[in-house]
Amino acid sequence: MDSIPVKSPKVYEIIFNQIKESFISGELKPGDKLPPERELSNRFKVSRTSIREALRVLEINGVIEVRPGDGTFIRQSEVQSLIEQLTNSIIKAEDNMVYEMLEVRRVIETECAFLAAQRANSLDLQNILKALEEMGRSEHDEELGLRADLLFHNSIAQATNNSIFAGLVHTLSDQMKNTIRATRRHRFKESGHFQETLQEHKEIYYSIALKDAEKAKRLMNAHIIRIREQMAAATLECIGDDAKIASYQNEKDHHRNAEGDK
Amino acid sequence: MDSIPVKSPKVYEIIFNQIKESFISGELKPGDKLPPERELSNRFKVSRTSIREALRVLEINGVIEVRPGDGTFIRQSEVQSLIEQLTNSIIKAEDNMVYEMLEVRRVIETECAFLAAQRANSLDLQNILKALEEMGRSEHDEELGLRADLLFHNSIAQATNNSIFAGLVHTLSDQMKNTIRATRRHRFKESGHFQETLQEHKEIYYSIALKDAEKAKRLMNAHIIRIREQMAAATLECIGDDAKIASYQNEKDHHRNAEGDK
DNA sequence: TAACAATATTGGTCTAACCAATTTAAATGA
DNA sequence: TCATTTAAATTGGTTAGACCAATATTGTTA
Repeated sequence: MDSIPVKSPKVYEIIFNQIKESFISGELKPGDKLPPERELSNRFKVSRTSIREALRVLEINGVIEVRPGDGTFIRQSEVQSLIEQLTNSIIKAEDNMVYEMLEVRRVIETECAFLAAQRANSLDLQNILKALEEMGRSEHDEELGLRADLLFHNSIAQATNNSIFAGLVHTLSDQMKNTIRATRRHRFKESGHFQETLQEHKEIYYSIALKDAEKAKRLMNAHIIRIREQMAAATLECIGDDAKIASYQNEKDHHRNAEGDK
Repeated sequence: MDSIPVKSPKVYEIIFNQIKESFISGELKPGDKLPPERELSNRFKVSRTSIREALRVLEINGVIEVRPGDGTFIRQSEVQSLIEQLTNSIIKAEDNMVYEMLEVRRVIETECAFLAAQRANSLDLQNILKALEEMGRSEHDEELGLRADLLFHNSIAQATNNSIFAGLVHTLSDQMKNTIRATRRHRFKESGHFQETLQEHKEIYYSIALKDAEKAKRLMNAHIIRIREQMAAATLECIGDDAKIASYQNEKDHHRNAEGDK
């Protein structure tokens, strides 16, 4: 049987976090001199090697400055930015990719909706409708709902009669499967949101079926923007750390601009 | 007297660079297994300690992944593998899909221009300008002109600071290289068209530099539509067969709609 | 007091072990 | 013969102790 894939934290990670804590708690301020490596080694009861590896992480991220023969010092700079460095260092920046993917999805799928409204034949419409029906039956089946959701978007892409769009949407949505699942789960915890989302999809379908390309485009755009907001909300709920929230806010600022689709 | 503050590079920094070099030179590819620490230690004639500190830097930068008891591996970034998958979606579309590809390009690059106008930093702008300058020097060098053209579009995609867009544009433009070459050749046969095209690119650059996102978007959209028209014209000239002309007309009808980007 | 020299402190590097996780190869049994 | 189990080899993780080089501190001297 597969055991739990809990990877034992390395010593340097532990030390890194310890030092991080003393910084966030205000015990260490910019300009302060850290204890010598040998003393840290004694204090934490680990080898100097491990201490040094932890310091290396801090150094690379610009949190500390090492002066040979003198000592190790907390860098003089904004406390806020240092906290950001600390939070971003171990937590890899891969989170960012989800936002990038959504940005790409928004552009592509918005156009897909536009083209689908112009080009969809009856079979295409039938496929979209089928996905919609399945979605309607999925209120109490998470996996079915996810499948139907993906199918809905893929059917629209298929309806553009542009196989490249279809391929791109398929790859992107498949790649985001886990994110979408998490977001849906979070959103559907509140009753009513399921019907609300279903209605959103229905309206996209109607505008495509009625060949109102502009409307389909607008609705799809709004739909994906909403997904991003839900995703952000879901992310927020999972973290209580102020620093992380601050860092997320920056993320949001950075990505907010793309919404203008006048 | 104060001597020059040249801080002697630390060993781990040197090793870090060495490994980075062999990665950039293609000697090390994603997924490759690095030699064991002890062997690296021998090969570079430094202690294992220093090797480990260098590996630590690579690790927190997300370049490598260490698996205890197994080895150290070049990490395949999620973004990279996603782009590879997306590339597959595009490559699968064979030669005769130039119109479909152009349709995708129009959507993506239009958005790239929009985002680039909002996010480009001075280095990004510098890169775009460099491509533009090269383009200006390429009136009598077909291949140089083609390279500069591709570079121009890729630089803009890079300026979005969205690596997925960058990857997509790179793949798309690379895939269409031959088509673009043929189109340029056809168009530049008539004198004046070279300067005209150059001017077109310049205006896109200006609007990005001036952060006029809406204008950049509009110009890029028009630019790619024009490329399609030129492509169609070039195709027409190469065929005398009425049937093919008729079939092209159908193509055109089929694809004309997407132009509305109001 | 100012300049210099000796000393102590501190980070940088090295060697040589041993531990723990993992893979690989050999041995074993059905 | 094939699958399973076991033992050995490989590899990263960690420790201890030593020495070097750069810097700071202290003490001495002119």
